Amino acid sequence: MDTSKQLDTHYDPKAIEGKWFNFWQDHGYFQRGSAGAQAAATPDAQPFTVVIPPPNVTGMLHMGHALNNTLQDILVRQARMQGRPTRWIVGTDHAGIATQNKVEQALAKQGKTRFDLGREDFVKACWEWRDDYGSIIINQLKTMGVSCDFSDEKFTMSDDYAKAIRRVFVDWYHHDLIYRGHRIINWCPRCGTALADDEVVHKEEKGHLWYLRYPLVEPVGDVSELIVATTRPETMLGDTGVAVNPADERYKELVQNHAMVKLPLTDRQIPVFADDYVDMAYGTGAVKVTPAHDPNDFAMGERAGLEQINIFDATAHLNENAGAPYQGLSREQARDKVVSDLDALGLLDHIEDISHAVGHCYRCDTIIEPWLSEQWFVDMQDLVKPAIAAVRQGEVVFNPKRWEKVYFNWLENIRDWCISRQLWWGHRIPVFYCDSCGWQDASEEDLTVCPECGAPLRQDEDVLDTWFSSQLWPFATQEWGSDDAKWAQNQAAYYPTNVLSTARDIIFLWVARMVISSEYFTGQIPFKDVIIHPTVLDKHGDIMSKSRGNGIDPVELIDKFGADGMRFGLALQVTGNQDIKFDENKLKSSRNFATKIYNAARFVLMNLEDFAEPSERITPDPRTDADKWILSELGELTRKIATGQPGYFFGAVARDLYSFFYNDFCDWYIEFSKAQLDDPALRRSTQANLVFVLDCALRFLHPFMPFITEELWQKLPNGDDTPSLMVAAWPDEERLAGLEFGHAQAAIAAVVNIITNIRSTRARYHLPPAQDLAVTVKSSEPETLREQEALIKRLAKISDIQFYSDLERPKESVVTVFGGLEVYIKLSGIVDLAAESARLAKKRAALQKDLDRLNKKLANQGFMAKAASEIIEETKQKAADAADEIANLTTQIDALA
RNA sequence: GCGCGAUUAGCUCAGGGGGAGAGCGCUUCCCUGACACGGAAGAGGUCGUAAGUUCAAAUCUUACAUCGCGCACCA
Repeated sequence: MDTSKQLDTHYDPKAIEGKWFNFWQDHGYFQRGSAGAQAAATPDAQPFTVVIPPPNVTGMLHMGHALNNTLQDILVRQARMQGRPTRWIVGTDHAGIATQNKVEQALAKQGKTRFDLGREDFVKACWEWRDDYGSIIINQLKTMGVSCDFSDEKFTMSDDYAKAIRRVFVDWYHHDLIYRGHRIINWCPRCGTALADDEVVHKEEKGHLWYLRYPLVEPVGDVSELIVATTRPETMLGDTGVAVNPADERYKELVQNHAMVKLPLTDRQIPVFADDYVDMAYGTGAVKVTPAHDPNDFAMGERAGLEQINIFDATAHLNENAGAPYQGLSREQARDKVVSDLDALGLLDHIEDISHAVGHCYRCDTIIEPWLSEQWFVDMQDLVKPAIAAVRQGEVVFNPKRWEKVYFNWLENIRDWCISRQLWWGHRIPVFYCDSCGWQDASEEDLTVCPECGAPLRQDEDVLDTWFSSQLWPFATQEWGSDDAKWAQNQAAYYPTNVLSTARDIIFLWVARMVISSEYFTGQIPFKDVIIHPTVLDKHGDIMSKSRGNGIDPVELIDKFGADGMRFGLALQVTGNQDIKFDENKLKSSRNFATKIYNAARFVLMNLEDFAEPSERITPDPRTDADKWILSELGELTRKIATGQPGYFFGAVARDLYSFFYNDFCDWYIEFSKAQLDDPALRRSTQANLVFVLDCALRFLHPFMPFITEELWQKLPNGDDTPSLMVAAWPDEERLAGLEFGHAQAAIAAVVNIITNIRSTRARYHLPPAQDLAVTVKSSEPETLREQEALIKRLAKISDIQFYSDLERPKESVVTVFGGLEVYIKLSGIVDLAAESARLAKKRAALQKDLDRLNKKLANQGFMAKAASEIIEETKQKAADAADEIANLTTQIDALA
């Protein structure tokens, strides 16, 4: 590489990342079935399919996407290099409420509401929004370098997808799994729609418990009033009863006498009745019952046959049922007025401060109103059974496994799923009504006239929950429901998919429902492995959100650290337990690592002027102990990767790669190679080994850092004419893992020790790093060490070193004793005898402590009887070594005296 | 209330039955012909507390404390 010396020593990601992405895309490597992709695949290899969790079309890339898509890409790229035909299905989600909110906000800026536009034009505006913003995140994914099949982008509102939705709805409808009911549901007064139970976010908030006096119409005995406690006094306007526990002695007489309460602020008389639900120990043991505005009250009301009085309208303002003084007030205004009116009447007993959970809309954070209305539901009771079994039997496996408990907990306590939304943006419920004869049915095709009476039909106004469409994602994206022939092919080859990687907060909303619907409609699980990745929090451990303003834009991180740096830095932080407290400083080491890789490759390349590229893929040529040592380390790395990968231990594998490349390859082997390259007899083999090890390392690193590895690999004369690293072969793990040269590893360990000791001695005596020193080494195997003379001299910056099996302590020298070696360094005139003596004594004391511990262990009968034999051997060896070194040190100390 | 995590170097975190590791930060020295986004040498920890199991516990068990998350909530 004659140009390498002109290159900046700092790696600049921007200069190459876009270039390689386009190269890969142009060659069709992302695309299943393309010529480029097919050339890369090994015949008979198992396909590897992943569906991306479809980002919302409202979205920008956030840290969760950055992490999740990095992890998926690591898996997909590795599978591709292993010769498996891969397909990573990409697409976006129409995100009903979220998108509708965005479009409404945009309209609001023009002073308009969706009602000004009307349904048709509003939906058109949503589509325009989608066209404008839907591609933003896809483009951002591309800057991350993820290898999705971008040639075939899916969307949850496409025509094909709509067909799948229709098929699902009609099937479930005709099997009585979808039904319509008049129920209390979670109503978001701001979004104006119903929500499912798991779309409600409960937050612990400070509130009050108001104790209200409810006078009886007729006193019973000497009881003339009841006191009820409530967190929502305004709902008393909708009370239709007061409940007590049937076993409660305090109220038995009231129940028996069918006592009636004169409900304050209204002209209603409501009954006192008994219900087991009431907890005698809480509050006063008497509960005001508002069947239209509380699910528990609704249930009690049904049992007691109470009237349901709805006092709120769809915007949570009081309606005519609340009575004239209150009609039109907001929830909050009504609360204040009810409390002050009751207080004025002397009916407010007292107020208590409490903390309680309040439900909020997961999209807009407005407080949810439990509201009685007509909605569509899915009967989940039987549907969940195969989904529970699939995980129970290990067909679907969660990683980390503990998330299965969360999954089971939800499925085993499943409630029916409210799927209708009073929105305009979404899949409209395909149920048609005839107003003249009462006919009603669900249909895959749009119907206009009644098959019974010929009158015009009316389609249901509501749309489906977004998650109703998302649940079909793994198979609806593979033509299920829209093209049966294609689906049959896809199902045979690419279904179930291999891995689903996602965030833990959508285990219920999405993951579980995909398993449920896939089991029902395809008879198969949708994916084999589920990866629940850590949540990316800010550096203080708080959730990142727009409202907190603590979010970090991955695109900015890519700008600062490169896509590779960001990817590697994120992967490094993935462990099975902890969430990620993200601080961009944590990416520094990864960015620096990329630079290190770049410079190591520069070194290798600039030493290859006389190296002829082999015609076959390069193989190692181990001659020296250093060569054998680095290959042994590569073998160990390979074994670690092979065991770390199946468990999705991304962080562990990333750390192993880092440490091999940095600490073994750069810190030592490259340094060793400098001496070897100067030796004509070793030059060619050393070049081959440098190229081989770097080539393997780049292949292993590619899934994590695709751009820089491709850039460097392209320049490497490795005898591999594959056009891209992305489709080059994964290293032969079995062969590499077999590389193990025990003798060389021991020899290099000694070399490293000797060099380190010489350097330490220099530092201890504040000698210039380049000052020459006379070094002699006493070793039982001087021949072995003598072979490493060139390496030691070069790295320790000394001009001479002698090895003996026996020698007298040289005059005016300091010694270090370790591992059966004694290293003497002559320091004429500057050895501080007292200080050296103290240093050696300190070292001896430490060793003595070790030895005492080891001897105590060896004297322990229990240990000798029960410990594993290799542990006992190891302990004996350690004790012998320690005793040896202590003896040596004692001789040294005596000599100094 | 139930469940799940966490508690290890100044900070952020790995590890995990046989006397502790990384990154960042810190100290000292060095622009040595791959790299100052670098190199070399260092300092720094009784692994939350208490019991227990074991020949052996930072590692396994239990309890407790503290922090975080999830589920369920009694108005």
